[in-house]
Amino acid sequence: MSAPSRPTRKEQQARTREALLRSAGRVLATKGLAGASIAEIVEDAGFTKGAFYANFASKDELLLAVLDETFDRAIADIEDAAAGHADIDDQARGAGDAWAAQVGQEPSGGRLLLELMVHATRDDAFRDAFVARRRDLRAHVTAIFEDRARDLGLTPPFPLATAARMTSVMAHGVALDRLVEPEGVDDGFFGAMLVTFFAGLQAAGAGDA
Amino acid sequence: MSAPSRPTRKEQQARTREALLRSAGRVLATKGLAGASIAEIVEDAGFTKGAFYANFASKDELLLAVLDETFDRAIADIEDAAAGHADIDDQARGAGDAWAAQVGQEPSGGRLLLELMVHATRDDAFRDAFVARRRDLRAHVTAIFEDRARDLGLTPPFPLATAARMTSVMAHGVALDRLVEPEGVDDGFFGAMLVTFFAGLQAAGAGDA
DNA sequence: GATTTGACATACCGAGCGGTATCCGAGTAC
DNA sequence: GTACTCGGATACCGCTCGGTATGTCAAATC
Repeated sequence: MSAPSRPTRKEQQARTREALLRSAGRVLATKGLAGASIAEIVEDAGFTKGAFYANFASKDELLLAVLDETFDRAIADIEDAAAGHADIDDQARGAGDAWAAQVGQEPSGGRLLLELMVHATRDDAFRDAFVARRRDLRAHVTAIFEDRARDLGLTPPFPLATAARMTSVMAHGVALDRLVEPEGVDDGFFGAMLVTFFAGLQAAGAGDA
Repeated sequence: MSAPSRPTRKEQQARTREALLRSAGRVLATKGLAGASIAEIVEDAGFTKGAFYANFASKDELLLAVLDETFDRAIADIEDAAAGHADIDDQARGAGDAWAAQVGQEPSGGRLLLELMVHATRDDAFRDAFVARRRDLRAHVTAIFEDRARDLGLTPPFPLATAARMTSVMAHGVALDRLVEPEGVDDGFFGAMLVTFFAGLQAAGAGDA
């Protein structure tokens, strides 16, 4: 038992902060960024505004903290998905399924990411933070693609960093579409999309040059 | 000159309504749906709240009107883009360029569509209207795809309605990405993406069955 | 065990929101 | 020309928002 029966003040505050962050993710995903009031977030967590402003300087700072948490999780997921499979089609389908699973069911998944993205569209400081995090994530994906291309001896028609961005674009598009019309996007949708895209990449890479 | 020197009251009101709709599109695209106040919209149009509520019952009704205008324009654009080219690659690139042009520069383009989409995610009545409009638009695209597939003798690995949804997903993803990080998505990006995707579709359709 | 600290609760603030009630004055009908 | 209609302007309402000032009480410090 590493946890003592009586938590110190620092430990207690850390728990409060985490609870607020969890509730923030939930409420932001449900009500949207503008619709999520601090009052509702703290109520969901079982605290009051005093607790919030003891842990965050402003709503903006909360959003940055949520952003960090979200991307840390996403990068971990990407690496897990990449490690699993050997065949490129399996990998694509696996990545698609993983994304669908993450984004699919609970509101916290794709909706939160979408809200953050939309906010990045309007707030410059937040945008910078968002873009930097995304660059990291994309670098991981690009490295995976380059490994695969080397294995297969392909010469793709455009840089694989571009291909990585395309898959990211597709992922976000799927997430958005699924939120608007969940019944129109079944479980294999994104996987099939990725498989088709990679087939096109292979065809172009094997065909010319 | 069909317009008389002295417009009737009905004509005058129609102009006011159109001006409000234009301003609504601008402000919604800039500030987002929750951030766009009616006060700001009417100010942009050079009117007051009295004029607004003489033309729209509520903010919700305004949003539905903006939705209608947006999709009417989008369907017209799709048909124009499809009519232009013969070769499938040219058509893909043309569609990509057209989308990039529509969505690219002015704020009104992709940002407004994104805001409407996000709102559809949360408001059920609006979602129904949005999804219905989208179904129409997708039916147009599906019909175009089926013509092409017949010409090329392809048997695609999944229904072309699904392929149409995939391209729509890509388009929305590109629009979203471009808003977040405009410098990362150059003019040919979406075209190249579509070309690759269609190449994959052709490879899968020619390869088996 | 008295004093200090600080995490959280409570009460409150000004600003801005969507929406309404009322007024005004020009276009319309007779 | 007079009476009426009605699109738009003005003033206002109740409410919620993000944020702050202050109170409170247990943990930390000595």
